Amino acid sequence: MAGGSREPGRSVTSKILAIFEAFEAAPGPMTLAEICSATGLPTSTVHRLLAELSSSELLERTSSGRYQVGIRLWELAQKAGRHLRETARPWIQDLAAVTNQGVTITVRKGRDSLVIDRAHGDQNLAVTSKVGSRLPLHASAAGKVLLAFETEWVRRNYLSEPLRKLTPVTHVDQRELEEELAAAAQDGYAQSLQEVRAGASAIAVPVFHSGQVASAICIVAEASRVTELKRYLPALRATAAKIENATRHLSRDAVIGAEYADGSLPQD
Amino acid sequence: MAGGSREPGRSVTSKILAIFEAFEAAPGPMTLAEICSATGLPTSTVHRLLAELSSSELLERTSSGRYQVGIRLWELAQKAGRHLRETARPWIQDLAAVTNQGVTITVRKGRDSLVIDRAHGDQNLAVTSKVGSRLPLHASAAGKVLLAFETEWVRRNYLSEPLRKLTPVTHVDQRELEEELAAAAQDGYAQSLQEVRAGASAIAVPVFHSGQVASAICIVAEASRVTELKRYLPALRATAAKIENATRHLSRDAVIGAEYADGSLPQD
DNA sequence: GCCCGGCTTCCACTGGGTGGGAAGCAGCTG
DNA sequence: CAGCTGCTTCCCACCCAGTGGAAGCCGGGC
Repeated sequence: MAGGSREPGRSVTSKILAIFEAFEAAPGPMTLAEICSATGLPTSTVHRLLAELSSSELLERTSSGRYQVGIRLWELAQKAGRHLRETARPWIQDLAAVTNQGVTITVRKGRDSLVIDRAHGDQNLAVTSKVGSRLPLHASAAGKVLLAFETEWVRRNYLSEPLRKLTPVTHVDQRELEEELAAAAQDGYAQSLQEVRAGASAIAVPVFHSGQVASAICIVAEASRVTELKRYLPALRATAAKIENATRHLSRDAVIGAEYADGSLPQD
Repeated sequence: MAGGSREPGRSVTSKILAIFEAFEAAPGPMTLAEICSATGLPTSTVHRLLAELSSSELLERTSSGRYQVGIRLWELAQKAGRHLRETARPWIQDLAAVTNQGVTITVRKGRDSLVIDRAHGDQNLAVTSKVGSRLPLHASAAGKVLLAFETEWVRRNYLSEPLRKLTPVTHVDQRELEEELAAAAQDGYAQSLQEVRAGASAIAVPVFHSGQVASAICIVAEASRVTELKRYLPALRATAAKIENATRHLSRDAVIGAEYADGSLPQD
């Protein structure tokens, strides 16, 4: 029988989530055994859940019998954040074409900035973060902008915890960052000179909605000097204004993640 | 007590899926009561599941207390089909910029074509299908291509069932379509002249991977004459070749949906 | 204030979920 | 090619997580 040593308190929902999170961390398709060890769930349980998820196409099986995230899940998820993404996309693409650089649009999600779309200039894809990737707020240009224009206590809260050094030049000193963010709020832009990845620098400006920062748009380039990045400011600002204008008619909830509603900063 | 009249045989997984599918059909955020009537599940059950899904951010609550699909679900789903989407994107965008028309890339999913990415030319977004939208294979240009280059029995199977007329000019006669698809296979492209939406026409070519159709790329324009659409053929073909080349190193499972693996055509 | 519709909480019951084990299977290896 | 090994699939008795009816709660309209 089963119950004897089973750890109680894990809902089915949490198990399903654990499985999907296992896929998020994995580099490619996974075998049953790999999923088991990643989630810590017993084989037969995982097997049954995988079979159920596969039958509804939330997962797919590769020809070798491994499992991978299914396109059906992608379909269901398309609704999330669609308004902002689709409204902003044309402007992002224009900006990428005009500047011939990589452009991203990001939102704040807890203590990270989350890339929700990007466009390329020519072929310089390598430096631009992928869609869906997360970066700590203090390292990326977009993150700094999102933080700089947040409410005082969100910013305080964020800076009070230890900050990770992604590269040798990532700013992690609290006092220094406070000043940098104050300057960013003043000037209306922030930059990150190789603070995320060596060789990649970026400049970002905020996009507002109903009086709050909703997102940030960011140009990523291989340039290493501020003066070069600053050239892009007028184009960036013009694009931000266009996006603000295009999203004005959208509801606040469609543009600003629901977590923002009460100003909370949930920890992961 | 509970069990008395409860309908057995519904797993938790199926209930969660039902909830997400309710969101897919809805135009915007939903209230608890709306989700209940959409799914047919009892209020308290839905309430508990929603609370659980919201706590893991798979769903979000709007400021008015309604529920909507959360960005976390979108994040988890980003992995699905990422390789094809991200590899193809630059070429799609270039094609859109060069032709100044809307461009989509689609894959076959059961009896539908599914738009997995798009790019715009100038501002003509209205005519191009949204990312994530499905269209029957016989109506869209991309669908015709996907069908024309499929194996004989998949095509037969598809044509044997009744076909829906999306507009007055949608081709639905089996014999006629068979000939049209044969011609498409011969010529290497297919078109749809206002067969999906009045005023929108399109031309599409296949993208192959390991000897099979993997996807189709499609130019959507307001043009209504074939000759105009045909102008885009060289550019389309060049783009398809570039994508084929860029995806060559990818595994078959990353490019072709797993359902293709055994050639099956699952019904919804 | 009172009513009404929808949201939230409560709680006893029970069947879907569970997971150890055993049988199947594919891919090596000597 | 038999024997082995690691993974997947199937089985089934047990029992707790999930269930859902009903009762409380909250807010907004009249």
